[in-house]
Amino acid sequence: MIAIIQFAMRHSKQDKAASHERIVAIAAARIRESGTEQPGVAEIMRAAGLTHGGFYKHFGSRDELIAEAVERALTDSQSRMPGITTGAEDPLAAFADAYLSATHRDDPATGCGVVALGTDIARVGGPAQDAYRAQVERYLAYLERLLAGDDDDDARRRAIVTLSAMVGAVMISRALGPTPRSDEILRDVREAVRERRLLPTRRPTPTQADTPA
Amino acid sequence: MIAIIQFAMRHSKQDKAASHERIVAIAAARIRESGTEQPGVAEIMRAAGLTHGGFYKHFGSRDELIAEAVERALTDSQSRMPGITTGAEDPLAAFADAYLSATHRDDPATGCGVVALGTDIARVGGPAQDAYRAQVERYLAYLERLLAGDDDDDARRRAIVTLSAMVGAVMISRALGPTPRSDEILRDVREAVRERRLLPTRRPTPTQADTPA
DNA sequence: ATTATCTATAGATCTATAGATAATGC
DNA sequence: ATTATCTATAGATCTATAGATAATGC
Repeated sequence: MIAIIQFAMRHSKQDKAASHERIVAIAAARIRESGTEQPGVAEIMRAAGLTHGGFYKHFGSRDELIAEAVERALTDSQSRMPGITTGAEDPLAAFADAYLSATHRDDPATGCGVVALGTDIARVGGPAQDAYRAQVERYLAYLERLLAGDDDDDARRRAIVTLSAMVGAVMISRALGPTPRSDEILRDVREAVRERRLLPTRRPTPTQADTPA
Repeated sequence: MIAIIQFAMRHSKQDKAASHERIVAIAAARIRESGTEQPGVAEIMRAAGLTHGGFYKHFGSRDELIAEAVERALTDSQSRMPGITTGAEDPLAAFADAYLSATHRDDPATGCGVVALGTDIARVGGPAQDAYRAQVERYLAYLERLLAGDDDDDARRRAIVTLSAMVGAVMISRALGPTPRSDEILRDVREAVRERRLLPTRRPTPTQADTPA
C-alpha cells in the first residue's frame, strides 16, 4: 500500500560519523536562524536525510545535540576568520566589511554565533555558555591585536567597544530587516571601525565640556 | 473530593480590563526573560491568577498576545526613560549608567526590549517588528539630541554607533553572565559613552596611518 | 440577561523508546 | 553478529474549544 522509496541507507561506522556530523551542522545552522528551542528533532533529522527514530543512537537527548550545535555555531564563525582577513591590506577593515555586511545580516544561519545566539545562551547555560565565553575571548584577543600599534595602549578597551558595536549593529539591523535604516546602521558602524574612531585617544584640546548645556 | 479554594473571582468589565492588562504585563516580562516562544498560555494565565481556559476571551490567539506583549515590552523601557534622565546634570551619562548597569544586565524582564527581543523579532515579524523599528527610532532620536551640541553635526552617526555599542554590550554581558569580563564590558562601554568617545570628530593631527603595520 | 472565568477535553506536536529491518564486518 | 537506521507509538505538553458556573448590571 504505502511505497517508500528508500535510498542510500548506509550502515558503516564511517557513515555514522558522517550522519552525526551532518546532524550537528544542520542544527548549528537552524539554531542560528530560529533559536535553540524552535527546531525539533524530527525536522533536523529530516533535513539530514534521516528519520527521527535514529536520533537517539547519536545523542542522549535533544539538549545534548543543542549543546554540541551551539559550540559548532560559535566555532564556525571563528574558522572562517582567516579566509576573511589573511592577505588583506587592512585586516580590521576587511573584518568589519565582512561582519557588517548585508550578506551577514541576511544570512544568520552561516553567520556569527555571538550575535545569533546572544539572547538564548544565558537560558541554555552549561557547556554552551562556556563555548560562548571562549568565542568572545577569541574575538577580543583578535581585535586587540588588530587595534594595537596605535599611540596608546588602550587596545583592550577599544576591542571591547568595537566588538560591542559590531555585535549590536548586526543584531539591530537583523531585527529591522533589510530597510534603509538597517543599511545605514551597518554602514556607520562599519566606517567607525575602519577609521578606528571608537574610543580613540582623548583629544589633546582642553575644550572638553565639563558641564554640558 | 477535590476542594479548590476560589478567591476573588470577579466579573465586571473593569475587572476584565484589569485582567487583560495583567496578562499583557506578565507576558511582556516573560518574553524578555525567555523569548517569545517559551512561555505558554497556561503559565502566563496562572501568573496572572487566572486559569488557561479564560484566555481566549481576551485574545484571539497566543500569537495575538505575543504581538501585544512585544509592543508593551518595547514601550515599557521608553516610559521609564524620563525618570532616569530628567533633572540629571548629564542626561547622556545618566542614561549610560542605567542602561549599562549590572542591574539591567541581571534583570531582562524589566529591561530594554531592543536587547531582550533582538534575535526574536525578525522571526515574529508583523506589528511586533513595526514596534521594534519605532523603538529604535525613538532611541536614535533621543541619543541624537543628547549628542548634538558638539563641534560638528555628526550627531546622527554618533547616535547609531552609541546605540549599537550599548545594545551589543548588554547582550554580550548577559550571555556571559555576572563575570568579571561581563562587568568589564559594561564599564568600558559605559565610560566610552559618558566621555563621548564613540565616533568623535576626527583628530586634527595628520599622523593618521594610511598603511597599517 | 449578560459575561468573565472555570473545568474538562479534543487535537496537534514533540521528545523519547521499543522493536524491526537491512546493511556492514568478522 | 553487530549496528545504523527505520517504523510505530507511548507519554507529555501545548493551543484552542465547549459547556458550566457565578458574578455583574439592566
